[in-house]
Amino acid sequence: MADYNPQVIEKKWQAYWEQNQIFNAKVDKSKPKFYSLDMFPYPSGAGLHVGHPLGYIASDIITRYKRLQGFNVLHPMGYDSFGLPAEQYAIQTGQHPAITTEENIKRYTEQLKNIGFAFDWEKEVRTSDPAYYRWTQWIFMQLFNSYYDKSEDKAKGIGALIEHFEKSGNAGINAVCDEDTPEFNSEDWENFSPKQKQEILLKYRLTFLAETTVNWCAALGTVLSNDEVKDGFSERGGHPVERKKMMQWSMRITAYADRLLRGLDTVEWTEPIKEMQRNWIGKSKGAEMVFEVKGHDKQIKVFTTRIDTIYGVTYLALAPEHDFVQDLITEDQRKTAEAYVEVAKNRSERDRMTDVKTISGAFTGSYAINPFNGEEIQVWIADYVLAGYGTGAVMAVPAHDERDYNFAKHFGLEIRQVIEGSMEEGSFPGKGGIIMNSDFLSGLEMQAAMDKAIEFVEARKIGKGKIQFRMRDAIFTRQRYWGEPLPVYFKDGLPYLIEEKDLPLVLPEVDKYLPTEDGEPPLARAKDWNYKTTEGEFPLERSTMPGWAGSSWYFLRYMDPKNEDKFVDQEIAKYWGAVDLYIGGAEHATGHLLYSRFWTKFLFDLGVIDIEEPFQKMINQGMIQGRSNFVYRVKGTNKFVSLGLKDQYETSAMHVDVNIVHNDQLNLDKFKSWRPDLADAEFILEDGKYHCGSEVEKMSKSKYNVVNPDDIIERYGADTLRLYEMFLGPLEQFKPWNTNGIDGVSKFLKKLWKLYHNNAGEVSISNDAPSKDELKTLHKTIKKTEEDLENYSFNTSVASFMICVNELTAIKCNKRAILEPLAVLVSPYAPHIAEELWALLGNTDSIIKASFPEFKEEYLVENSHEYPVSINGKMRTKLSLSLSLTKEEIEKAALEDETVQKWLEGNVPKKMIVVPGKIVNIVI
RNA sequence: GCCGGGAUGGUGGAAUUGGUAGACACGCAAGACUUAAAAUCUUGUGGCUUCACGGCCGUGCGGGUUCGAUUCCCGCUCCUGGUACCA
Repeated sequence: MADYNPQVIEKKWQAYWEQNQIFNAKVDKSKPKFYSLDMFPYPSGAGLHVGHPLGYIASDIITRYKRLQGFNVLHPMGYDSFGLPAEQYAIQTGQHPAITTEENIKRYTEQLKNIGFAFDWEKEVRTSDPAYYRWTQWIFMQLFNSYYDKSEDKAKGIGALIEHFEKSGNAGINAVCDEDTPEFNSEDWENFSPKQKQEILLKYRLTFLAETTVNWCAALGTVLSNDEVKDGFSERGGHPVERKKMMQWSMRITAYADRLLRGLDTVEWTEPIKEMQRNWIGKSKGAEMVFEVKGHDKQIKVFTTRIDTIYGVTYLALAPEHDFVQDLITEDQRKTAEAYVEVAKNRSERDRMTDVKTISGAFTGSYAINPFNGEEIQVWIADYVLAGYGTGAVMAVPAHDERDYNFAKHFGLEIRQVIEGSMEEGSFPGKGGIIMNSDFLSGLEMQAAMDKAIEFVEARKIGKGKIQFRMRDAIFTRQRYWGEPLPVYFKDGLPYLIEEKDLPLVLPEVDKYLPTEDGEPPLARAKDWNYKTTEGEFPLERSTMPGWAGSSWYFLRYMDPKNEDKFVDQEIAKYWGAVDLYIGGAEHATGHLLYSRFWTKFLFDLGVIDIEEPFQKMINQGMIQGRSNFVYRVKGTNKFVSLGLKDQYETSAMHVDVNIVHNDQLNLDKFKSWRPDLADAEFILEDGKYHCGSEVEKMSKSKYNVVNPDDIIERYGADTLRLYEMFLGPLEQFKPWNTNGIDGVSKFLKKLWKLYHNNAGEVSISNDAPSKDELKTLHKTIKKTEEDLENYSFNTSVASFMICVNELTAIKCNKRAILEPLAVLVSPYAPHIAEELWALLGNTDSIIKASFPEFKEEYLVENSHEYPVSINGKMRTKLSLSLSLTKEEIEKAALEDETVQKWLEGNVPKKMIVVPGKIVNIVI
């Protein structure tokens, strides 16, 4: 073989890897393990574009490197194959989403294989496969059968709870449950009907059915979770979303709030992602206390983080949705207050969000009593108070809270300062200040005042210290077809689990994928969607699970994907443990990454796995943006003018397919055949070339800027694609895709190839001992590659390969002792060419079985250094000096230098800084 | 508003703890090879200035610390991601 021919060698090695099962991972306790995971893709109909494989290439390089270091590597790939696009397509065409999904997966797999990833395809999972989702359903059943014991701070089987109820009711049980759970004793429990018992238990189960205010998206016909809604519109499709009360399954993720928070300290993720999760969980310490209402037997419960400012409270504010609102409105206020509630309630979430500046509210006419000083304060309704957070009521302290301040100003309510400081600039939080005007709290600092105030309310049994979380329980149902059915049936309106032996509960056939006429989810269309028990037939749940169900535990299934008896074998799970490196986008920060941590902790509590955190180390790759090209049509003609000349004409810009543009130069022939109307296009060129304009936009079909990896591979080869994606810049950075530099890495591979061949194109390797220079070049590169891989700095190691090959080419090196380790060094990045060169060197086994070359410092030891000599910090000359010189000797040599003499002009330097082995700086 | 990330030649980017700013590539220019083109190779390439040696300026902007700052500190501008009345 003469020339480097990527098309031939890449196919050859891909086939070799597959046939020889090179990447098949098996438990091997004699080797250290390394579990590398990529966020698995949703197989969309559009196929892969060049942005998708970016993270996969990075993780592939790491796993190949780890293999060379002797690790036993698990590096799987699979598909998150339930999802909206396939279902929308099914609604439009009537084709079963499973068919579309299957086709898309086939295409994705083909594309991924083309890039030469070292995936263990034996381990592939698909969330929409019944063999997979039977275990998703199984985990759901475990959640249903569990409650959260706060004393032990872990989930436990519901059986233990029932036992406790039988013994002593729910007194003394420290478990997470619904707010409205009644108190009962053992006798009550005994007397409850089975139905009542179920109702009670549902208030404790980790997954439960309850009426919740949900984000309802009418266009998609389903509810969405908070992280699927952006600014009042659905993230997918951008349809309007409204708030609606519905019966939904929820996951009691809030039970894990504190552990999810604490666990963040044990994982190596980037700080921004951890911070996002912390904010999302939103832990705040404060107190809960009640205010009596004058003339009512009602008590308004508020949550506050600043009970130290209790003497500054001048009014209470209730959310418009608060249960007491109707009762507290007095006759004389009825008209205005009710009108306000009506408006406020109907304002959509979106209106409230876009219009946060407008202050609105209404006085109820009722008065509450501040238990600290017996003062009567007005009770207002205000839409700045959210029904869903805390108690839906706040004690307003206008002097020390900005929103309360603005509200008080607007309605002319009293503002009473209780912390020392200046009110000139409006309210101030005054954290750490001294309390004033506050009776027995005056003179204290914030924390001391809070402690004392909490003592006060606790002594009177009107409140207590409390920790509040912002995070809500996660809604777990979608009114869609293409998702996991819930293993639940209904008897007397109450949910029961189907039996484990009946798993998987397979998605039924339906005639249409739309909701029914009366708004029931698509599964209501299925015939016989019932569960048969000895007592009869009962209807099955018609909603399905949300997209995040399957992805919350997939990393476990990869370890043991074909296991029919368990979701994963415990011994195998123990061996692979947590994911050592997780690569994916940052967009899952508060969704997937939180939910899978939750399920992992739950499974840990269950005792079926040994890890509490699924993803030990994570890096987030930056998205690849599109880079569009433009041509400029002279108005009213079929003439196109090059970018530099377009201002001389009246033109309109037109997107042009980036695939017929190279280095921003338009391929005229391809342009003419691009569309029929362009066949007779004329051009006004610059230097015989047509230069296109460019802009960074989202990668999308309509902008003609989608680049398919297959096209790049066809033209340059997969190794070039891999190298180029890495060479583009740091992995985490967002960057537009443009092919302008790709020739550089392609040339590099050709040069690399040539090192192993003579001018006649024959393999030519010398077995002579390498020279000092050759060894230096090699070891410099080993060192740099190793460091870069440890830091995930892939772009710089590609540059160091280029330097290495340039240097070896310059000295015409063809020594085996250099070229053999070089092939290994390059192999994680460009595995195909490396395998081929490895074989040409006479090796018979895959290069993956080789060892990463050992770096030897001795080859880099220098005995002289080229000192930059600076005058006043500016480099003026260089001086090559022996490294054995002392400071004084260096100083002397520098002063003798001609250039230095010139700058000194005969004067004595004010100061001299000499850092041996680094620099010389002379201050004059 | 709040919390992150960022800004370096015509372009992508490099500079490990403060120590030669612009590595490596692309592009461009000139040259070699060729009938020609492509490919390949060689040389040059931050700006201004100078015949040249050299000099001045230069890492978003304005200050500061330091012998020395892309790097550290203070104050701003712009871009970008997250979040949004969370009591």
